[in-house]
Amino acid sequence: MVDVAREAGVALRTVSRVVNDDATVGAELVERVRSAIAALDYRPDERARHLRLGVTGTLGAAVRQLSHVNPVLRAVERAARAAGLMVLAASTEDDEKIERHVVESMCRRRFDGILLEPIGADHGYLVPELAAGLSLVAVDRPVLGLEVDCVLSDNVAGIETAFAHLVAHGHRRIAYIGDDERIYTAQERATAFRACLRAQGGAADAMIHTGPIQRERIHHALESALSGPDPATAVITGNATLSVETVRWFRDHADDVAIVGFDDSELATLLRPDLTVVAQDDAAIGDTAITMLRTRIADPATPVRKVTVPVTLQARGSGETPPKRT
Amino acid sequence: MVDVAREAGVALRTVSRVVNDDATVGAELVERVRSAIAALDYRPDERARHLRLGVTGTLGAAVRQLSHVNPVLRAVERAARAAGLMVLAASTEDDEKIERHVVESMCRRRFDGILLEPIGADHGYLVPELAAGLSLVAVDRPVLGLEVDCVLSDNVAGIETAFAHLVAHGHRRIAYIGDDERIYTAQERATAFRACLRAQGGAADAMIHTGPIQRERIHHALESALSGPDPATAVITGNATLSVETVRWFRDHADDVAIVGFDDSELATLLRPDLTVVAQDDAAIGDTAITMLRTRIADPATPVRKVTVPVTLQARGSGETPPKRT
DNA sequence: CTGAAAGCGCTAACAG
DNA sequence: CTGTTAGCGCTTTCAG
Repeated sequence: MVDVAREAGVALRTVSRVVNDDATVGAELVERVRSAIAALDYRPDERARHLRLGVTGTLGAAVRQLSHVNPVLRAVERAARAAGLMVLAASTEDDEKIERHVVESMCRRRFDGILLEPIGADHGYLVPELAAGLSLVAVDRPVLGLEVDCVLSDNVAGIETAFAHLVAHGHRRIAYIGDDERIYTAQERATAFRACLRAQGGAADAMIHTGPIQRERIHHALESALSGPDPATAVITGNATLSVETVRWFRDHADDVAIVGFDDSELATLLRPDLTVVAQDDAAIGDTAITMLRTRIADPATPVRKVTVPVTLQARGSGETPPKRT
Repeated sequence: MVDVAREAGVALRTVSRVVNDDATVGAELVERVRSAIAALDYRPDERARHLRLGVTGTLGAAVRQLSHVNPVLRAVERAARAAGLMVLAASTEDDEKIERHVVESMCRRRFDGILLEPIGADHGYLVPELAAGLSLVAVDRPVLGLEVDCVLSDNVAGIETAFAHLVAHGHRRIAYIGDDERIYTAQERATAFRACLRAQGGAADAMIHTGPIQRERIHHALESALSGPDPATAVITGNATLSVETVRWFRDHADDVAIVGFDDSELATLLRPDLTVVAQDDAAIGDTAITMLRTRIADPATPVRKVTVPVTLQARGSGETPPKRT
C-alpha cells in the first residue's frame, strides 16, 4: 500500500480511503490511486485490515458434513450474503475431536461468530471461548450443559403429527425406526414416539427400534417390527437416511405398509407412492440462526434464546394408505 | 500476549515459544507461562500470526453448492486435514458474480491456495490474482482461456463406455439426455455422445437432447426420444439429477427402456432395477487436487498440469436389459 | 485533503 | 536459554 502511495504520489491515508470507498477523496486523486493500484497489481490484505479493525466480517459454519444435503446451510449462506458477511464452512465429520479442532481454529482466526451443529456430549472446550467473547449459535441440536443460543426443529410435534396422521388413517400398530439415541434429535424423536405409544394405551417396546445407521440393523428392525403375531401396519422413520433404507427394504419385502418419514428430501417424490414426510423448515432455521448470531455479535449481553421452528406434514401418498389387516 | 508475559514474569519471546511448542524453553517457565495463559484466558490470534508469517495454513474451496452431495469435497477435506491444512469452503451458487466475490475474498484473506469448481466463461478476474501469486487448482472443469492446473473426470471415456455397454446389450437406438451445453462437462459429454452416434453410423439429432435442468424440459425430451417411428430403446443421462428426473418419468411412462446414468449416487441402488452408472472416482479427484495444490504452493514455478481421472462403469441392472423392440 | 506516527498481536532477528 | 526490538500491512488519530 505504501508502494501504491508512492507510485500515485499521495499519502498512505489517501490510498486507504480510496480502497475503502471513502467519499471524501477528490475524483482526480481517486483516478491516480486506482491506476497505481492497477499498475502495481496491488491487492489489499484483509489479515492486516482485520487485525487493525478487530472484526473480520466472517462467520464460521461447523457442520456435520459439508458434502451432504443441508438446506439449512444453504439458507445460512444466503442470509449471510444479504448481510454482507462471508460464511466459511468446514465439516466436523460427526467427530468430537474434529469439531473441537474446527471450532478452535475458527476462534483463533477471530471469526465474528460461529454456527455449530454440535456433536458429542463434551463441549467443555467451549467454556473459555465463550468467556472470551465467542458468539455462537447451535443449530439442529443444543449444546448440552451450556447456556448457548440455539435453533431447533420441533421434533416432538413432528413425531406427534406423524403419529396422529397414521392413526387418523386407521393405523393402530405403528412402528418407529430411529437413529442412535446418543444423538440428541434421535433421542428427542424416540422419546416423543414412546409418549405417543403410551398415550394411545399401546405398550410394545417391539414397536420402537433405534440404533446406529447400518443397513443390516435397520432391515433387521423392520423385519421384526413387521412380523410376529402383531405386526405393525405403518412405520415412522426417524430421518432421511432411515427413510431411504426403509423404502429399500420395502421394495423387496412389503408393499402394503404405510410410511411417514422425518425430513423431506429429493427422494420423497421419486418413490411410489410418493413419500409422506414431516418436513423441517430449513429456510426459517437458517434465517433464524443468522439473525440470532448477528444479534449476539452486536450485543454479547443479549439473553440466551432457544428457538423452536415448526415442522409441517407433507402428505404425498405413502402415509395415507389404510392398514392391510386390522 | 504481552499481558501473559507480564503475568508470568517472562519475556514476550518466551510466551511465543511456549505457545508454539518450542522445545528450548525451561520446564519451569513453561509451567509459569501456561498458568498465566489459563489465568488470563489468553487465546492466540491467528490473524497476527499469519500476517507476520506470510502464510495462513488455509486452503479455500469454492464449490458450486456446499449443501449438495459432493464426494470430492469430502475427499479434499480429508486429504487437507492429513496435511495439517484447514479447508474453508463457500458456495458459488453457480453464479459468476458470487464465484468472483468468493474467490477474491479468499485471495484478500491470503489463503495459501484455492480449489475452484469454475462456473461461467469469464475468468478474467483471476489474471491479476494469478500474476500476484495465487495458487489455484480447478476441479471438475478447466478454467477456460487460462493456463491453470486442473483435475477432471474422463467424460469422453465415460460416455463411450456407457454407449458401448448399451450396444453390447443389443441396443441400436440410444438417446442422450444432457445438461445445458454451456456447462463444460455437459458440453464434453454431449460431444462425446455425438461422436459415438457418428461412429455407429447413426445420425439422428432426435437422439440427443440437452438443455437446462428443468423437469418440464427433461420429460418433454424423453417423450420425444421414446416416441415416433424410431423410438430409442435405451437412454444415457448426463448427470445425477437428470438420472433422477428420467427415472421419475419412466416410473409413470415406461418400464422397458434401458438406462445408464452419469454420476453415481445413493439413489442408484434405490431404484428397480438398480441403476447402472458411470461413476467418477471422487476420492482420487480430491486427493489429486490437494496434491496438485500443495505442489504449486510449494513451488509456484511448477509447470501447469491437467490431470484426467478415469471413470468406471457400475453395472447394476438398468443398463443390461435388452431392447424391447428391434 | 496531506503527512507523520502509533498500534492491532504476533514472530524473528539480534544481542545478552 | 532469555530480553529487546523491528516490522508484517493496515487504519486512525492528530496536527497541518
